[in-house]
Amino acid sequence: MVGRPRTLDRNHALAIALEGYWREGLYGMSVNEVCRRADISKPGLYREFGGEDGLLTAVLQLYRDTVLQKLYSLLESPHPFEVVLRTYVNDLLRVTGSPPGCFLGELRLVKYDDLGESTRLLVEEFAHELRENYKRWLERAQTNGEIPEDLDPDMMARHFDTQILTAAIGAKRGGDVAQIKAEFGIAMWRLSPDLKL
Amino acid sequence: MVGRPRTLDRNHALAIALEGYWREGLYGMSVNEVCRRADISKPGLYREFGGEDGLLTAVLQLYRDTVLQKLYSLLESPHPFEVVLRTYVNDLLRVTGSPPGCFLGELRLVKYDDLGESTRLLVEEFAHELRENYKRWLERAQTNGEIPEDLDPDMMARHFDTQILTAAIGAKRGGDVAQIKAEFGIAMWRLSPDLKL
DNA sequence: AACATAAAATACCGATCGGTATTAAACAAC
DNA sequence: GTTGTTTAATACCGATCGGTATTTTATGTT
Repeated sequence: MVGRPRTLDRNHALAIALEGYWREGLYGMSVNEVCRRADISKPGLYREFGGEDGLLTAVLQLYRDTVLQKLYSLLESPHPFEVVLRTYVNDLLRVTGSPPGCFLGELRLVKYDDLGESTRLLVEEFAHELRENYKRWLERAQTNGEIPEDLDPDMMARHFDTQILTAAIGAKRGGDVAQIKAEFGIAMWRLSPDLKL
Repeated sequence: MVGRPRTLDRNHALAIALEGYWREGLYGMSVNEVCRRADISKPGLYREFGGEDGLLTAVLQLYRDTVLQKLYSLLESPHPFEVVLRTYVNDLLRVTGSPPGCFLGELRLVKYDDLGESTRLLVEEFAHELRENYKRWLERAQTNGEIPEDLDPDMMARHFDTQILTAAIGAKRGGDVAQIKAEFGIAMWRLSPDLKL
C-alpha cells in the first residue's frame, strides 16, 4: 500500500536548518523559522525529525560529517605542525562561504537545560571526539619535536580546544581577523613561540 | 500635592534583577521573572525603569559600581604583578556568594540585536573601561620589569581581557577550577612564564 | 468508481514574551 | 467628605514559542 507521495526534501531541510542554527545561534532560530525558510510545514518537520531535539541531532550529525570531518583529516595530514595549525586557524576565521564561528562550539556554550537530551549527549560526544583529535595531533607533534615535550597531551588538547573556541567566538562577533590571530598567537606561545599565522 | 505612597523598593528590585540576570543569563531571565522574584508588578517595573532596556542599564550600572569597582581598586593596588593576578583570578573563580562568571562578559557575548540600544552602549563603555584598567595595570608591570617590555600594552590588555572572559565562562559552566587555572596559566605564558596560581 | 493509506497543510493548543490600558487604593489639600 | 494626585495591581494586548489535532490531497489497490 502506498499513500500520498512525499515531497519533503530531508537533506534540503537539514542544510537550511544547519545554516540557520549555525549563523543565528540556538536562541536566534526556531522550528517555526526553519519551516518558513525550508518551505515545509511544521507537522512535516515533526514527522521527519520528531521535534527540535531530533532536528538538532540530525543537524549536528550533518555538521560533523561535513565540516568536522574535513578538520579531522587536516589534523591527520603529514604536514608540519605549524602548517597544519596555520591552515586550521585560517579555515576557522575565513568569512566566505559557510557561517563564521563553530557550530559545535556554540552549542557547547548554551545553558544545560536549553538543549534536548539527545542533542546534549551528541554535543558531549562530538566535543570529546574533537579533543581526542587535537590530542593525537599534538602527541605526534611532540614525538616529532615540533612542540615542547614536557606538557601533558590532554592538557594541551584542552588548551588548544579552548583557544580555538575563543577565536571562533571572536570571528563570529565580527572581530578583526588580524587581531584575533595575534591574540591566538600569544595564547599559543607556550606551545609554539615562533608561530607565524 | 501628594499621591499614594510608593512601596516599590528600587534598590531591592535592582539587586534581585542583577542576581537573576547574572546567574541565569539574558536568555534565562525576563522582566516577568524579575517581577515575580522581586514581588513587584509589571507596570511598577515599567514606571521605574522604562522597560527591559532601562532595567538592564540600571542593573549594569549596579554591577559596575559594586563588583567592577572592587576589581579596579585591586588593579591599582601597589602589590606585585603576580599577587594581583593571583587574587584577581581567584576572586573570579570563587564560587561562594555572588553568581559565577562575569555579568559584563556575558552581555558582551549576546547577539547584537538582543540588547536594547542603551544597554548596548553601556556594555561597550564598560568593556572599554575594563580594558583600559587592564592596560594601565600592565603598563605599570612593564615599567616595574615584572612582565616583558616588548609587547604592546593594548595588545596585552585585549589578550588578558579575552583570557579572563574565557576563564569566567568556564567557571560559569561549572568547569573544574584547577583545570581552568592551569589553562589560564598556559595562555598567560607569554606574559608570566613562572606564574603560580 | 470506491477504498485504504500515507503525507500534506491548515488551524489550533497552552505558555511565555515585552509592553500597556484600565481600574483600584492610599495619601494631602480643601 | 469630597476632590485631585500619584502609585499599585489586575487584566489585557499581539507576537512567538514548541508541539499537535484535524482535515485535505494524492497516490496505489481492489
